[in-house]
Amino acid sequence: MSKFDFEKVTNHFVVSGFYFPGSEIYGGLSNTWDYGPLGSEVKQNIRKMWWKKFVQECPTNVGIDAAILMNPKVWEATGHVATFNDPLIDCKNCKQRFRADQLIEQEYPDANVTSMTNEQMMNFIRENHVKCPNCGKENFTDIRQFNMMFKTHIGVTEDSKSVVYLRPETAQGMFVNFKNVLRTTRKKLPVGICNVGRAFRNEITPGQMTFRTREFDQMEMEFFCKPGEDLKWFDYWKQYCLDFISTLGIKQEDLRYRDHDPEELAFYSKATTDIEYRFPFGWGEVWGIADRTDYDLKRHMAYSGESLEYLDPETNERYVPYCIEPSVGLDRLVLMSLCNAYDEEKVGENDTRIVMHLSPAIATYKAAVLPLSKKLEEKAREVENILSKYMNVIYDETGSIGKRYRRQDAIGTPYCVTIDFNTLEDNSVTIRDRDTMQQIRLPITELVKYLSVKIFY
RNA sequence: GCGGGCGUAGUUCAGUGGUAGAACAUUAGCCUUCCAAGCUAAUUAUGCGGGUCCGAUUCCCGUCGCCCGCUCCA
Repeated sequence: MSKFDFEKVTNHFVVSGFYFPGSEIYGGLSNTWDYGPLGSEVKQNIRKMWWKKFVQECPTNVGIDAAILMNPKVWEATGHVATFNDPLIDCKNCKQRFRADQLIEQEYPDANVTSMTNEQMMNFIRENHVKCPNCGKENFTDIRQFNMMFKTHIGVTEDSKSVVYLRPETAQGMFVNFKNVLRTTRKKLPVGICNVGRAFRNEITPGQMTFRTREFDQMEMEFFCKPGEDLKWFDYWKQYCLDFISTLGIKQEDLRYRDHDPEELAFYSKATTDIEYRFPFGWGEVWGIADRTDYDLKRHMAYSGESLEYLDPETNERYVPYCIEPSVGLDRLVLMSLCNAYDEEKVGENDTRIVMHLSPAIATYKAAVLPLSKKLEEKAREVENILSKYMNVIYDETGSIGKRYRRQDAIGTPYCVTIDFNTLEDNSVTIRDRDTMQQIRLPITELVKYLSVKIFY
């Protein structure tokens, strides 16, 4: 377990402005969070880094930006309409909740529950006197359908013909555009399609701050390759993802792979490995790497009637590609990075400073510009203007210099640039390092170059 | 959704059936010239809605939110 408890750490994030509780002035809305001025920058930085690593630096890959709303048939093809849809039933006696289909299957493995409607399941439970596995009573509520997909309506009237879903994953935007991407980019396999965007799931139990929320940003790649080469690529991307997490500055001992057991695998997947991070509340999945085989493309072929086969130009073979999917929650990467960075250090005898050891690449502000005296404002603003063209910086002139260093430490600013009276003479400034608290002297003309190297990713 | 706990300044905590206090933080001024100094001011709170009462932040009910556990989890 982490040395800091989750509540304490997240409280710091909220107090300092990384996150705000959603809709707070109206009493809030359960499990919704807004990113504040500090957090939104961290999130953008990580998003950009991901895009650079998975699109810019991978010649096989391209990016798209797919719509949230899709033709509802997409979700029939993928199985989401059928399986993202749980029939829930409660025992009135002991208050335990079950999935009605599982309740029946446990006692009657031969019952064909998948073809039953809710009404038929309810009748089955009554006629066969299915008992509560917990307390043994036969006192159930009616079945209530719990759909994990958010629904909305297209058009001004709430007419059932216009029902659409908010996508529960971004992946399908890439599968349905497989042909378009190949045609317009003239790429050959293997090819990866990348997308960052919002997904929505009506989770029964959200919680742990932004670890599980009902809307979240996914960064996904669907990597299409020749069947038979899938396991090779699966291993390749597993390592690639872990390497990416390392560039965020995450401690190795707080990371691990977890392979899904065969019985745990989702029906579309041949193999799945999670990368887990040790959050203050325990290990939690941040990245899922799945071998989705040809499941998605084949389903879309069957439901859309379009061929999504690939014609190998060298061998003239025709086949449906296999797909490796590394899927990561951006919000989880942010939360992980912030938790990983949080530290409290003893200074002197009875003093502690809160330090966010954010790597310079993801830190909100790359540098703080601090005039030693308010009389130095003009010169300090000059320095701020120079730097702000290249990076996000913050200006602060209130309080003692020590207090200002501490403020920056607490929000993870890696460098403080201090303007003193000598600066007026020789155009040099002091750069103070957050982690080492060491200081060096540098001419203003070399400042941008010096910091740019530090924040490069 | 169930069970348990909790809601007082930005934060941490006092307190009272009758004008809500402190510390830290924040802002301004003086002082200060490189690691939370000092002085003087200022800003800011009883989650929301009912009920009882002459009067409720305090008692009661509801609601909303948060935390822990259960259930669930592509």
